[in-house]
Amino acid sequence: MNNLFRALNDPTRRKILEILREKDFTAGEIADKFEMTKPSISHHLDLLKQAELVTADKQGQFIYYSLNTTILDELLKWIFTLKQP
Amino acid sequence: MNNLFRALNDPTRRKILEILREKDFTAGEIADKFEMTKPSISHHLDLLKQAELVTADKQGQFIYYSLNTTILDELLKWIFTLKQP
DNA sequence: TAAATAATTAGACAAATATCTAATTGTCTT
DNA sequence: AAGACAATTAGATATTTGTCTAATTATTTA
Repeated sequence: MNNLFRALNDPTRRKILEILREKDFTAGEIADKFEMTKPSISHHLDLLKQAELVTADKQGQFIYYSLNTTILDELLKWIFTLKQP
Repeated sequence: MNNLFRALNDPTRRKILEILREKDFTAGEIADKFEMTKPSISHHLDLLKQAELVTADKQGQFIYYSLNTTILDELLKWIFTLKQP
């Protein structure tokens, strides 16, 4: 859970997740949507990968990133437990 | 949302929320459940308050903290939107 | 009113984090 | 094989964060 909360605790990373909701994108395409250098975005993608919120699929010289929402079920469970009286 | 994610991104604070699920506790009672100084716990409670995850109710020299789960609805909505295809 | 108790605020410090530039790795094309 | 392109890794730096001790504020009680 630590990696998950850490990954979500940044607006850029949350925006990346929202972008990937539409469809898969390469690291470069994602970086183009931000006013930030590619290495910085690469680092954010790494944290998202560590949290298993995204998966990376290398195709030639490109790396496609996809959203993995199943890992969020753990978070949902935690929240619901907290809300349960 | 920033304050919310920030508040959740710490195991001590998440533990405090779980403790408050059972019932309200004073700051001192909460601090007693951790191996950490009272000022540190006080700081964590402040961040939780900033995120509106807890409310504080002063009764004499004691301050009772209660869990506020309604603020989590915002988070649930965000997660569900992300999961929605 | 003075001492005791509950809690916070202030200030210091080490560790973690976000960002950048420069360098590296891997792949494709000519 | 060389150059171009995609992406990451390495290293530096400023900011944020978590924790502590010491000091302060507010309330109760003897």
